[in-house]
Amino acid sequence: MIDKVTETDSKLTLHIVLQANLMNTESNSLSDISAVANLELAGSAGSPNNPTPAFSPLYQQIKTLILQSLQAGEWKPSAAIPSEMDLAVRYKVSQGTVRKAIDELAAENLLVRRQGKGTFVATHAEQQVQYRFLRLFPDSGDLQGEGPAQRQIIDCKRVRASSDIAKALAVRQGESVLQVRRVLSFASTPTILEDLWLPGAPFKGLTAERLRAYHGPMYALFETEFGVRMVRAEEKIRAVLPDADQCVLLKTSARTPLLSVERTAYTYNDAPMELRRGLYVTDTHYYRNALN
Amino acid sequence: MIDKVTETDSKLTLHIVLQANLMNTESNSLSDISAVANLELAGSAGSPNNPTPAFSPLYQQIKTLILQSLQAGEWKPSAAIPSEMDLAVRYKVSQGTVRKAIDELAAENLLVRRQGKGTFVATHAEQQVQYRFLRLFPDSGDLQGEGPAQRQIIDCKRVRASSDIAKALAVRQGESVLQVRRVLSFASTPTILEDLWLPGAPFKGLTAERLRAYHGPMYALFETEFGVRMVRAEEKIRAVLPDADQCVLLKTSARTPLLSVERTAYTYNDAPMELRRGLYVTDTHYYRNALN
DNA sequence: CAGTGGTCTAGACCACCAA
DNA sequence: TGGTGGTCTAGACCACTGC
Repeated sequence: MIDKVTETDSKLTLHIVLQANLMNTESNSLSDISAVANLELAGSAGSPNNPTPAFSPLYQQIKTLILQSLQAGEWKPSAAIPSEMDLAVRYKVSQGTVRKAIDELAAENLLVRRQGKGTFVATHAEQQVQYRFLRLFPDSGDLQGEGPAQRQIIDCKRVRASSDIAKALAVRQGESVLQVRRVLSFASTPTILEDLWLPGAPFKGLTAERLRAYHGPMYALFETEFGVRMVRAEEKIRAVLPDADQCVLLKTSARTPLLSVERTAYTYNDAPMELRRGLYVTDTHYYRNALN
Repeated sequence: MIDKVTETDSKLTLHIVLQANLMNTESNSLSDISAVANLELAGSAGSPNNPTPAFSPLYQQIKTLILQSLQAGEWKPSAAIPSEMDLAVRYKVSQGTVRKAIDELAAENLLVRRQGKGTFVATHAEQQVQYRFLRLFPDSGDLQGEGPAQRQIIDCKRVRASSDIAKALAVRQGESVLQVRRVLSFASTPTILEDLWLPGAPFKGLTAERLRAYHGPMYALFETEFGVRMVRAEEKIRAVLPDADQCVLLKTSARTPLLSVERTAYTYNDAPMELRRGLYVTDTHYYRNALN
């Protein structure tokens, strides 16, 4: 009765367990199911060529299932997911197990819990801080904006991926990608110059006009218009000097050192969906980082 | 019987609850205590002049108590704290409540859980990565060290705190502070120049000789020799050009932009204990940051 | 083998929110 | 008032470690 699952899915051990739970509609004493399932899992079940069967607790499996629903778009950004009780019934586990799965997803900023209201799919729009991934702050005060940033789209064109761009975006070299250049200004002072590259397929139809027309974070546009959710990112930071073009756009001198911030942003499953090279003017702003 | 506590402590509601628990040595049915306590807490107890009684769940109170024991040195760095069961008995709560308190402390890197062994006080020594707060990595590969860093203590002297140093360390201006300058080299290439300031009182007796004699992270020395544990830090990053002295020490040109990393490190209770100004050479290394 | 942290459950009650 | 997430408990069993 579980043939279909074990045949089509690579993570068979996990799904065997869950299917076992799902099959047992009412017959057994439910409290014993998970114990049996874990034995199966740690023991002989699963692929015999794997020396470490990679024991995975139930809540991790639930987490994976929720993640799949998120990725498949079953629940849209900013919408509420089913309540813990509903999910517990659906997955045939206790509420506490669902809770632990959701706890981890909330810690990873994929879900947002709101007491009394429900659990919601995180989004880059409607966020308290305008730019979730931007770490640049003004020297005076910790307000993210001295007023909102002024955005200026310089360019948006299709180009063929160079080898490093292709590698960063996990596409083939020479494949068509989108290249965008923009400037962010604070208090009318150009402060950030960004070049960014996006894989062509998911962002088909993106133009400078649409970028200019949209008000709000660019990642919010990616979510709502293209269904691409940036989930996490990594940045590599260096100190550099600008070239001639960059000087003009940032209205700065060629001898002013700038922060080079190269960001790779990922969607679900660690799939890279954006490469962004930023130049930050750091005479009136600084890059803030918290170490724990 | 709880007068002493309510008089001397500002967070009275919290301690009333805990005292109530601690007083109840054996008499009542223990399972009802916490429920009662929470009613007291959310209801009329506590300070009447506080409009929002600041409801604090039990596990947060336990967390605070554990934190106090850590701060008081009841459990030394790298030593094991009592088991969850022992703590549950001690605080008269369930194991699950202690567990949740420890979970949060582990998430903040104050404790480290090791299955089958126990829960241990986190330390800067004996860590997998040599430097817990250092975010600089070589371009090639993700090995933190191309071999370990070579450390060179340039200077260690007492100075009077300037206004900005005093402010950062929360001491009075003109008060005596320690100033250290050192260079870190990777593969014989000077890469990091650091100036750091420490409050005089906690670090009385620190000399260049002791710094040179100690092998291992400086924060580990602070822990073992001075009982000061750095718990978290914040960094402000800019791009700058070096001055003449810095050029010499880093063997770089005055036109090479460098990363300026100003770090404030905190011990318990958000008390600042170190100000560190670093200059990073970023032609063969980069500063890495993860955004979630 | 005993002791530790890790998982899972079931049930109770609380705080918060919206209708 | 009902539904949601948040807290707390008690008890069972599992995985890991070291004697």
